[in-house]
Amino acid sequence: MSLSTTTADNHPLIRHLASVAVLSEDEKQALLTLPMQIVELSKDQEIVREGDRPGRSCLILEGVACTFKMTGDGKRQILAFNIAGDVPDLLSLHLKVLDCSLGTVTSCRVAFIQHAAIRDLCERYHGIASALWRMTLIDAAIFREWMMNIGQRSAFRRVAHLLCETLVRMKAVGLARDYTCETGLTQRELADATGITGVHLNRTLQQLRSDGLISLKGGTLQVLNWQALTIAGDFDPAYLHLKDPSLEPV
Amino acid sequence: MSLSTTTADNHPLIRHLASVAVLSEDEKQALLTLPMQIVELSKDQEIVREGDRPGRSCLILEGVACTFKMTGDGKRQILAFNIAGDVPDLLSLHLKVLDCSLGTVTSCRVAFIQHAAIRDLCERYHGIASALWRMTLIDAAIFREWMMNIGQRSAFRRVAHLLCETLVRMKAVGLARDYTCETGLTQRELADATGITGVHLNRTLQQLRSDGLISLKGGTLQVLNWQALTIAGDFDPAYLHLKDPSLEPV
DNA sequence: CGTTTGGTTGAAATGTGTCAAACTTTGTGG
DNA sequence: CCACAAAGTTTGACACATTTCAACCAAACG
Repeated sequence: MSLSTTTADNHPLIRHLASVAVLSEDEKQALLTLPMQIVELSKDQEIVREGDRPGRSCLILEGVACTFKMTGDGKRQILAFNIAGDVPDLLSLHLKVLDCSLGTVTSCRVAFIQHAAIRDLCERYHGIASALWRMTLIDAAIFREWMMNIGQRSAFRRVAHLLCETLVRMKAVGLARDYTCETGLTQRELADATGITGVHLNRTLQQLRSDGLISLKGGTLQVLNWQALTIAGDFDPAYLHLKDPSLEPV
Repeated sequence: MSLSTTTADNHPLIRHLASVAVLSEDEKQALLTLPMQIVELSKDQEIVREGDRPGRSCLILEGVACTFKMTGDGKRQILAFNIAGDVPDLLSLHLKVLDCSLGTVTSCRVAFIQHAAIRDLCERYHGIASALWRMTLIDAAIFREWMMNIGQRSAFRRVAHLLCETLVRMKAVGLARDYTCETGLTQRELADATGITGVHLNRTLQQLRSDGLISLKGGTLQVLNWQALTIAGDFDPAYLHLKDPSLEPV
């Protein structure tokens, strides 16, 4: 019963795919045979950069990464936080040159998978192709929700919404217990993801804390009042398209 | 030589797909055989709504539509403008319940295509499946760029960026001549797409006009100084992943 | 321990939002 | 084809959320 046994059900990718689609046992076993190069990365490392033409994709096994873009005058917009089971640059399978960058937020264990291997698997297992499709489309759905978040909601609601989403997504892959999860995010990163200033994010967090909604210290998020937080954040998890909504808190 | 002859090269969908991927003659012909129900819609009509579970997708043939979401307190974020050749809800092929709505901006001619017909075509023509994939991924790339636009750029740059994108996309499907295109967009819609207020958008447009960058009247956009506009908007068309960059103005 | 990184605070500046009215254009029925 | 209504645009004055700048503090770290 070693800690490192890789059975289908504790493999991050399988866990993630299973949370958004149905996979047969065959397909799960096939996924386990994917050849991958495992790499340990420290925090704040670039994995791929806008403009690259990678021949492989990156699966996050452990830790938190983020997808981001920089404006011409050096401001960073974080487009997504990527957690265990995510393949943030799966799109490079069809779009040769990347239009955004990917980097670690915390130290990470990642697996690089050659495009050829993914293509091969997709041809042999239609269900896997379909699940990967779904995963990509859900990523896009999350982009849309973030756009609305950033474009239309106040800083207070924006931050509340992001925290709701983070908890639900981490819970869906088994990274949250009760209402607590280790996000590893700094205030700077939360700010760049919500499109507000670091200073203002700090003040917004203080309000969330003093309203008794959350506790957040050293990257560890604890939601103290889930229902109130969802209301504050105007949060409805439908856009996450989870197969089993009971994975959500409450 | 009737106006309504539908040969492969003036069909909006084929034109769009051909602008982002390579299609064989066979594949173009196959696309022409897709059974579709053509419908004329007046402006400001809802096509599908968030929460729907459609069994078909909607191809825009003529006119402008938009994808959008509403916040809990009734504010609208426009997520994308959809022009001839777009299939904004293609995602419903894999994601049963829609997480955003689709409506017309101007009067439109649209074609509804049953999911079964699309699936069938994709199985028989791998290149079509691949082109549709690419189209969807490019839509997501545009979402990402919009996120950065809304989250990190000033109102002035945001609007300039959106106008640049609009011109390039319309040009790519043959809807712009020189530096002019019929967008049919009102100021309200530009405002909801950039996440600023209608009043402020109006003032921003005035600045763009007085700087000699654009002329915009009754939905008709004319770019007077393309290079200056791209600089103002921090615009780099790489994210549009056009097959043939020479389609861009300049 | 000193150094770095991340978090917190205050005061002042400002870009954008709000509200309300006027103006202009477009569309339409008489 | 006029006249009216509706839709869209423009203006002004003011409010306010968020940014900016700069300093300080606390925790993590080698």
